[in-house]
Amino acid sequence: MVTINDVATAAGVAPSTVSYVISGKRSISPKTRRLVEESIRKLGYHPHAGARALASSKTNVLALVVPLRTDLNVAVVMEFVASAVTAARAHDHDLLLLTKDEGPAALQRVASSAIADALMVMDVEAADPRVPMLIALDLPVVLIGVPDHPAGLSCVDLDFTAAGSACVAHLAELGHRSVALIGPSPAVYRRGTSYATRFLHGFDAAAKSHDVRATNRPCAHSYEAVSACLDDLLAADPDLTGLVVHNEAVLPALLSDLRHRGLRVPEDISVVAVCPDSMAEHHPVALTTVAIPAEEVGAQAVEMTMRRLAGHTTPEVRLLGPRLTRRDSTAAPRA
Amino acid sequence: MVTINDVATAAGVAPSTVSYVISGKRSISPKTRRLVEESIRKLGYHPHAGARALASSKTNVLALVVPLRTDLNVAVVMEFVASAVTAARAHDHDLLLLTKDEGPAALQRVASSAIADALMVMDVEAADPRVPMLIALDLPVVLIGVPDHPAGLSCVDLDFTAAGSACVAHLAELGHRSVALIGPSPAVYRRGTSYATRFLHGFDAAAKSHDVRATNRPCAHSYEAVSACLDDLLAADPDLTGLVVHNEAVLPALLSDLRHRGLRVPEDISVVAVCPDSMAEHHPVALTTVAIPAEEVGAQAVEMTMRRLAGHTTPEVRLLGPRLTRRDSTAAPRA
DNA sequence: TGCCATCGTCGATGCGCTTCGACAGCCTTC
DNA sequence: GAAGGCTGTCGAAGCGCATCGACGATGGCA
Repeated sequence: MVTINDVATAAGVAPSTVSYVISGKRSISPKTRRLVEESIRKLGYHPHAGARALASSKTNVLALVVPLRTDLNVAVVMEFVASAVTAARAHDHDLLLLTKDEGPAALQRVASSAIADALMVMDVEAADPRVPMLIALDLPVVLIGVPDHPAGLSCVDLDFTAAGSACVAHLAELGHRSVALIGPSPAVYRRGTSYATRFLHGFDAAAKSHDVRATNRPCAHSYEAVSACLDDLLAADPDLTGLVVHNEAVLPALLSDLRHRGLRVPEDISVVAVCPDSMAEHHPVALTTVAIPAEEVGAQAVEMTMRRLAGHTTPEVRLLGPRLTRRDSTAAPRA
Repeated sequence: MVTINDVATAAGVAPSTVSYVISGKRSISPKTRRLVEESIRKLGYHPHAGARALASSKTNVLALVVPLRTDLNVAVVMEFVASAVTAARAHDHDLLLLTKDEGPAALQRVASSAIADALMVMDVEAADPRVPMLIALDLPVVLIGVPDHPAGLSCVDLDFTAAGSACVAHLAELGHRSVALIGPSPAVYRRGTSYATRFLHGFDAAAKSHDVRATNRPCAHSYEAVSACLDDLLAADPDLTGLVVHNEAVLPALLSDLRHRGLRVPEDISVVAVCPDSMAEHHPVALTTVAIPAEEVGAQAVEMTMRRLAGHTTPEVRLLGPRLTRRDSTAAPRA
């Protein structure tokens, strides 16, 4: 292993000088800098992460807690993780992966072992048991999602309330008078996942203000569940012409079931989906969507984390405005 | 921060004794052990990871290199990651996530900074440029996938050759005389991803030995591509009755396109898919599959890594036997 | 020419832990 | 009853780095 001493010797300077060249925390003459940098390159020197962590109390590692259940959107999680790790690397940090399954204890462990400099937590529930503990930790924490009482924690998420409203507004403006929301599986609601509730609020509020009939129903992602869900919704209102789908997993089943029923999209029924843009085109009819900006959320989460690490101590809550992209699955209802 | 000294003082012993209690590397009297363990619990002591890494040259971190492209199977990657992190935690290790995008340099960095104790690399290509570098590293490395020249690296993967054969064998046994393989997108072949080629070999070999007509075609996962692909295959052989799909992403499009053409599954055409079991039921007709055992591969990869870390130096190549589960998408062809 | 401020570099120290050799007490064994 | 072997514990050294105070050299200014 090549150490800072080797570099120092090779460059004919003191180890501390090498350290200062690397960190830039003291001014160095151009000549010395060049000398040192050359030795570093020639020897292939990489500072020992453990030693560095010990001496500086910084690990340059961000911990990310992800949900690993498969009943929620795997593609979104992946997209988020991908963007987070890329953003972290851009800031010279690495990403440590933790699972939600390990519970609050894992967060304690990571914090008190000084394994990571900060925590990013996905899939936050309205009354998440991890929140009190996270507040007690003296690490920077950024939540992806917004709990009921963030109390001092930074949060970033899509503005699901606005997203719910945007979907209804779009349909209302096309002339629809009756719309239904197909939501996440009942388990998601039961868990108190806050985005589901927030979306529903926005949906209901916009329905009221646009004077549109609105119903909603959670839906698991099996073919039977989807079919039963459509039965219910159409029975409740045979004049239903607009569907808002806040559950990417049911889309294939939903579209195929609609066709079975002889309902064409968008001629007979319009569909707005909440899902990643990348998913919109992978259907027989390109879907009008409100995008889930997983990539942007990931990047923002990392950016907020870096700000906290840089000393910016005031917590912020960032809600990203929804972006509705009109494609081929929505149209004016037939008179 | 609570250190080993605090624990030692509280327990009335030397710091080294505390260390030995934790590591179990020397015998400790029951009395002392109890004393120390109580102090640890009372103080909430967690060893400082950096200090530990510095002193022992062990980080208890495994690095996992994942592909973050979305043109390949996101669900499989996630499942693999989930199982790897879980298995790693079971061995008291954490998982650091790296992306393939960072290239070989990232591997160098992780190795020479002593950030992780071992590397696990997914999505290995037949002539992967990272392989020579990985061999040069003196870290334990486990590849998920098998390159042409593993030369001293451990590998684990589904036996795709056997999987390809199994699919054909199943169809042949049902009485099909003409089958086609719908493969991964052309980009995957272009990249030289070895599992695609191996699967094809198995497919062809079994077709020959079962005396079955066989064609194959790569296919991107857009609706147009799928449609064009079916056009080609059916034009080439109108008597085609069996489809092997080695590309989960096209399944929804494929099934819906078949229905459009008036081809019923399995009455008119049988379909065997290679995909995770969890995906088999999420289609209008439950799919006969050869499972991609992402979870088992992940667990095995971690286990192999731990063996290397424990001193087992001989590299091994483990190919997991394919498991075909018959569901509703395959049947005997109509006479 | 002499003094002081500034810049660039150096040594020393300590971060928290593991590990090695040392050693005190005890039990055997002839 | 003395010699030797264990067992359990301790103290010290050092892992590789960041950081702080010190200090020599250089330049500016009077």
